[in-house]
Amino acid sequence: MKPVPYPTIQRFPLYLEVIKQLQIAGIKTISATDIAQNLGFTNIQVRKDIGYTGIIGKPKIGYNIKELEKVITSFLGWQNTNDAILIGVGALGSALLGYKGFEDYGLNIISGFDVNKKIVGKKIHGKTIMHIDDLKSQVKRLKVSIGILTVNQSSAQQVTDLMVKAGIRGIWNFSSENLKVPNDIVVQRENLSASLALLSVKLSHKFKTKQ
Amino acid sequence: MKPVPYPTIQRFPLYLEVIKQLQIAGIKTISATDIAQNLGFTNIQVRKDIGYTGIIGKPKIGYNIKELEKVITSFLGWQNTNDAILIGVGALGSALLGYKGFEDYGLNIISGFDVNKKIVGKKIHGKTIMHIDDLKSQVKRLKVSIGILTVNQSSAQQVTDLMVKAGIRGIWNFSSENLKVPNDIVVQRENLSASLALLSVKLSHKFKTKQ
DNA sequence: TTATGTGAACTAATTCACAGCG
DNA sequence: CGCTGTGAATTAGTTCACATAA
Repeated sequence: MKPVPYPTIQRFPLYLEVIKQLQIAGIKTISATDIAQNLGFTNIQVRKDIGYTGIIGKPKIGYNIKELEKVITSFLGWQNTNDAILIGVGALGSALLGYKGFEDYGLNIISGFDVNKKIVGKKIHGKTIMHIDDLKSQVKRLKVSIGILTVNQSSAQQVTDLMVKAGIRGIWNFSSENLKVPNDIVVQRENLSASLALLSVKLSHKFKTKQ
Repeated sequence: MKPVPYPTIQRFPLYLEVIKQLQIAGIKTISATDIAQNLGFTNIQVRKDIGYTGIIGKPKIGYNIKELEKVITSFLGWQNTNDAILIGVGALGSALLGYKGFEDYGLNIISGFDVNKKIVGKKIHGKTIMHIDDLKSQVKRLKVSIGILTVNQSSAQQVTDLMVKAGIRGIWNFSSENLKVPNDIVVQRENLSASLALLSVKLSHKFKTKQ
C-alpha cells in the first residue's frame, strides 16, 4: 500500500465534517465534487485523497456517504473513543476541557491535572482536576495513552518526562517547547503561531491567495 | 525575489522562539545549526529558510542574533503590534482572550464581541466584551483589520459577513465552517483536528516517525 | 454525460553537494 | 575545520489527462 501523504491525513477531518453535515440533511451518496465545493478544494484532490482509503465509488453517483464516513473514521483510528488526559489547566487547558468538538474526533478528555491547589479537586466543565502527583497512578488505572500538554513552556519538558514515565504514548503539545522523548513516543506539536504567521504574511500582500 | 514556501513561513515563529530564549541567555550570535538542534530540524533546512530573509551571516560564526530576530519579525509583519478583535466569547474565545503568547506574535486582542447578555459589558482577562451589534462602529473607531472567529459553526458565516461589512480584512477562523468571503479578504483556517489526525495516525503505527 | 480511478506530468519543497570564507 | 550560500538532485504532493463505468 502506498504511503498516505501527510496533507491528505490533515484534510480527512474536514471531509468528515462535510459528510456529517450532509448526512444530517438526509443525503445518502456524496461525490468528490460535493466535498470539494463545500471546502473550496479541487475535486481531483478530494478524489485522490479518498482513493487512499480504498473505498470504491460509483461513477456518476459518487460514494455511499455512510461507507465513506466509516472508511475515513477508521483510517484515522477514530472509530472508538480514545481517552486522553490534559495537563495544565490554565486558560487554554480549561477551554480544551470544555471543547465539545473533540467528541467528533474520537477524543474523550477524562480529567485534567495541575499543581494549583485552588483547582485540584474541583470540576471544570464537568471534568475532575487532579494533582499531577497522581498522574502515574491515574494513567495506569484509566489506561489512557494520549496526553494533552497545555502547561507553559518552562515546565513542559519536566511534565513530559512525567507523562512518559506514567505510560502516555502520544502527546499533543500545545506548549512551544521542543519536547525530548524516547523513540516510541509520538509528539504532535500544535503551533498556533504558524497559521497566524501565514495570515500575517498574506495580509501584507507578499503573496497571492491560496492555501 | 523568489517566493517563500509556506512551510518556511510556518517555521519562522519557531525560530523566533529559539532566538528569544537564547537572547535571554545573553547569546549574541546564532547559527542555523543551533536553531536546528533546538527544534529537531536539519541545519540545511533552517539555513535555507533563513536565506529567504536576505540576511547575511558570517561563516564559522553564524548570524547576529538581534539582526536575525529583526529580519524574521519584519518578514512576518510582526514588528508593530497588530490590533485584533475576537468574536464569540465561549470557552475557546475566552481562552484566547487570556492567552499571553500572542504578544510575541505582534497580535493584540483589543476586545471581545458576543451576543450573550450575561457577558456583554463585562471584562474577561481584562478585555471588555461588547455586543456584536457594535462591531461595525468599533472596528471603524479602533481601525482593527484582524478578526478572530471563535463562534460555533452555525453562526460562523453570518458573523463573517458582519466582519467583512465592518471592514475586517483578515480572519483567523477557529470554527469549522468554510467561510465565503470577497476576494480581497484573507481567511486563515485554524484546524485543530488536522494535527489530532496526524497524532492518531502516527499512534496507530501506520507511519514511521517524522514531521 | 457525470462521475470514479489512475498513471503521467508537473510543481513545490526538501535535501544534497560543494564552493567560499574566517 | 565550522559555518554560510546556492545551484543541482531528489522526494513529496498536486494537477492533468484519459480510460472506464452507470
